[in-house]
Amino acid sequence: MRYVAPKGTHDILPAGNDRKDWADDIEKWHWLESVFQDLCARYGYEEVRTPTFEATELFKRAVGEGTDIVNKEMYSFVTKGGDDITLRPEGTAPTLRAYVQNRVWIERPVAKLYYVASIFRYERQQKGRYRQHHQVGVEALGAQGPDIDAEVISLAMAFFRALGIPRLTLKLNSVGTVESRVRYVAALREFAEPLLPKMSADNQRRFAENALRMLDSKEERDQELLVDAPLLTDYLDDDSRTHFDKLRGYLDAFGVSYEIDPRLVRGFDYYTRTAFEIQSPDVGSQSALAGGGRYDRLIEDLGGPATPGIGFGLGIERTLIALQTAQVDVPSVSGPAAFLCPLGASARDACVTLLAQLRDSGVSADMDYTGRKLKVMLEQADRIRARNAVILGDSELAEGIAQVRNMTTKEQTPVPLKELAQALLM
RNA sequence: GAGGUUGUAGCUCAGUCGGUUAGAGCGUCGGCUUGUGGCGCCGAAGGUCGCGGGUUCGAGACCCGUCAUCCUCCCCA
Repeated sequence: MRYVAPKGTHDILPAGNDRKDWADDIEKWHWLESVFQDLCARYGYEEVRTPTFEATELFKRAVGEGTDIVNKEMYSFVTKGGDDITLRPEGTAPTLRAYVQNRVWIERPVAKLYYVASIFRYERQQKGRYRQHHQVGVEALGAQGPDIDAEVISLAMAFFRALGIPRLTLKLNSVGTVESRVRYVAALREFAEPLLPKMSADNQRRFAENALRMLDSKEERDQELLVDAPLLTDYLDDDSRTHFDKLRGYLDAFGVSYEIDPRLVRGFDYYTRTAFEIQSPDVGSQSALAGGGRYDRLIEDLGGPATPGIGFGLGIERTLIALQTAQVDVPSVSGPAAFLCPLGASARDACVTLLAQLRDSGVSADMDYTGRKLKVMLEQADRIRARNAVILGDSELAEGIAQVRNMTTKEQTPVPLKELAQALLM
């Protein structure tokens, strides 16, 4: 094959019976996105669309210089004009940049925004992890109470529920304020330093780069060594603790179940207080379907007024894989109201005009352009899930009628051409 | 970025010890006499065996490289 989609990217195509990858059917994407859009409307979130690329500096500043995303996963390039540009590796920073630039807070003291966007990360791909993937996400800006945290989290859970995804775990943690986290990291490092020689190479690296990540090492020995490590929870400031407790109270009241995970650490530097992740066992080794948290300093860091915020990003590909694994039925899309089946050249001419008239009248319609036999045209009508086949031959033409065949009931009735649009709209 | 797996028709796969012209099912197309679908029967098309090199009288098979894929890490959605 001469040209193939670049590594870690994939095509999404019209639905087909033998599509190699279930998740690459456009029908499934339309369905998932419409469920998300409806839900956002119900919760009062409005869509934003931002550029696919931004100034590299924006992501360095927002995501953090110490993170893997910034250090090794960004698609960055210098333009002909000399600008340093990066394809967005996450959805929050561009949304907040747009919020600050356009002074959205003036008309919306609490701005509740959502997006659907492609995300780019230069990584070794595997199932559920791609170099270009897609996320839906929301950001609620300008509200600092735990009630909005509960709303954002329950929106994500409601989305998965609406899709019918089973076996989900909501992991919840509070990472406190920036100040309390600094105190905690110092304590953690103090605890871990003497144990360092016994720890894995990965954890020795983490100790230097991002000590928090030592906590979720997959090495059993690392975990044993850290059993008695200080807990982030014990270093929370009073306000953060109250915030967390109230959030838990709201989730309990909503009937949203969750697990407290004091070791949940997420990959961006900007999180404060609430951090959460929604996990599924059905996507291979990629368990996170969605992740998010609160970022009370970020808008200020990006040059805006001191404004609290919380949001999440949710992976579309991973969600589709989880749907496939769980064998969830995706509602099938209905085809056109009519598929015209002309028999003979003069009928074909008549159908071309008829088709245009039907469409002008608001009837979704298509026709056979191949001049094949009726049997084959009916098979085609069936394949595209047309609700009716409209059969037009010389005898019908002479009488000014068409045979309208209901593809489900197989009932066939003659209808005058003038009344056809009317009949098909019902 | 590290280690490993697998690449044969549009899809899922078979292909023996290295041996003639590479197969099946599904799908597609055509037919089973005039203009009636989902089933059935008959038939056809469709393959640079991922790509490049090597070994050999002979390679889909063995070796090397490369690309893609999936898996385990790293990390993340």
